[in-house]
Amino acid sequence: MLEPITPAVEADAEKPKTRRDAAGTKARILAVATREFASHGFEGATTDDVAAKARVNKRMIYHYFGSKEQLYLEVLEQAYANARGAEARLKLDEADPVAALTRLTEFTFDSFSRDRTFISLLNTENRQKAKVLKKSSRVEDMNSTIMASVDRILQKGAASGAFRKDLDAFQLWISVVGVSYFYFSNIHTLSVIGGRKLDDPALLAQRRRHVVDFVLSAVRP
Amino acid sequence: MLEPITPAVEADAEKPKTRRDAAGTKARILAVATREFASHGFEGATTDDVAAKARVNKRMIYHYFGSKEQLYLEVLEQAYANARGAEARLKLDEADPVAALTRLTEFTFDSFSRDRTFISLLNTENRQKAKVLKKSSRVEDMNSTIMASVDRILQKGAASGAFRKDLDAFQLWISVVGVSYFYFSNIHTLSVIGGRKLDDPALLAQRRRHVVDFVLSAVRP
DNA sequence: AATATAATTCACTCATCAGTTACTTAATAA
DNA sequence: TTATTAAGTAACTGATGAGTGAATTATATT
Repeated sequence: MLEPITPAVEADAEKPKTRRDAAGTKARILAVATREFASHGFEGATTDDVAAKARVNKRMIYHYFGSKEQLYLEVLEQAYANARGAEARLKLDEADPVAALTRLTEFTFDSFSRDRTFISLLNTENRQKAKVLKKSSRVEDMNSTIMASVDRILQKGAASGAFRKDLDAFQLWISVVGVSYFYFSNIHTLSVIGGRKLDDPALLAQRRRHVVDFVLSAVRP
Repeated sequence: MLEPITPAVEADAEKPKTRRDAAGTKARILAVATREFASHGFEGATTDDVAAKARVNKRMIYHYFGSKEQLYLEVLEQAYANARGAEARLKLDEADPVAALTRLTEFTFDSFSRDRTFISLLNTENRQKAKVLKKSSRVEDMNSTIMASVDRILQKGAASGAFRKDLDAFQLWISVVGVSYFYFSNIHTLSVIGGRKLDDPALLAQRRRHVVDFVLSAVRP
């Protein structure tokens, strides 16, 4: 029990034990922190766990981010930046209004379906009344782009007679997101209450069809 | 500084200092715990705070509930029971299908508008993959009533020609709840991003109109 | 009045957690 | 080569948090 451990295997091909990699370390912390904050919320996530899972000394978190709250803010900013980036790649302006609205609705559904991390972070942030997001300088104009797109789609649709004319872009956008968001945000409790697994592929496909159909039906004149 | 405190005022009309009130104590703990879990999440809420704010010795929490998790489960069960109770009082079967669906949609919106506690609890529970709700024995059939109501509304509407005939009750119900839920669940982040306070009475009224209009438009044939 | 039971209090433990002090070592530039 | 800077480590602190042991006291029952 008390014999010294013989360093048999570890002695081979020893590169400098600790290669330094500032960017990599910071990125790894951020990636792990995103998972941890999403899974456990701000209060439930611990810097000790983040450090361990990122295979990094805890001190590094404070070296690169200063505090748990600042780390959380950067996680949130990155999540928003990702979402905005994906939206920007959507090219909603080229298609005809019905196709564009369809594409936006499907895109929203598919994004949430693929990864619920952003939903979890948003829920945590809203529980805290967005007190951290309010401190962000990078998040000001994050909505204007998509909002403007929706507005243009609605105008084209109203002009061509494809859509009714009294639609508000902001209200519609919230509804488009909402019908997908609620399904995925509450997928676990809904599954328990409803007695069926809502992440079953067949049910997901049914929901996707319903969501698109629901939105398109609502906007027709 | 070190003189004994003179018990001047407190000496008058002294009823037995600690009146015992099992039901009251338990109810107070539950009420405070509901607020605390909603505000801070399961991990963020503390039994010390619950005890202090309920003006109760911490030991009482363990006396009546056994553990923090069990307390949280009872909070959740009570919240579900309340929601179900309110739904049951709705009497959706008497009105004509359009009126009934309108009433359900408005009721859902108004419930969330009045109090977002239930939303917060649901979000916390979903972050934990409903692991606590799964342990509940009281929650099994909680959905069947409202689900059956929606189904009957849809059948009447389809028969009378007021609604399209291919609607699924479960999918529709999720959409009806979703368009209100997302607005209130994310009211703080949406307010920051959108640059306007979504809990402003004028905006609330606008949202309410939109939601009802959106749902009714979606179901017409 | 004596007894049993349940409500309540006090003082404690042990673990964990955010953040820090003080150091070591690799990479880089002079 | 050496000095400087930045990356990384180890070991700690002080606070707080969930949960408990053991007593005390109010109330109901006999």
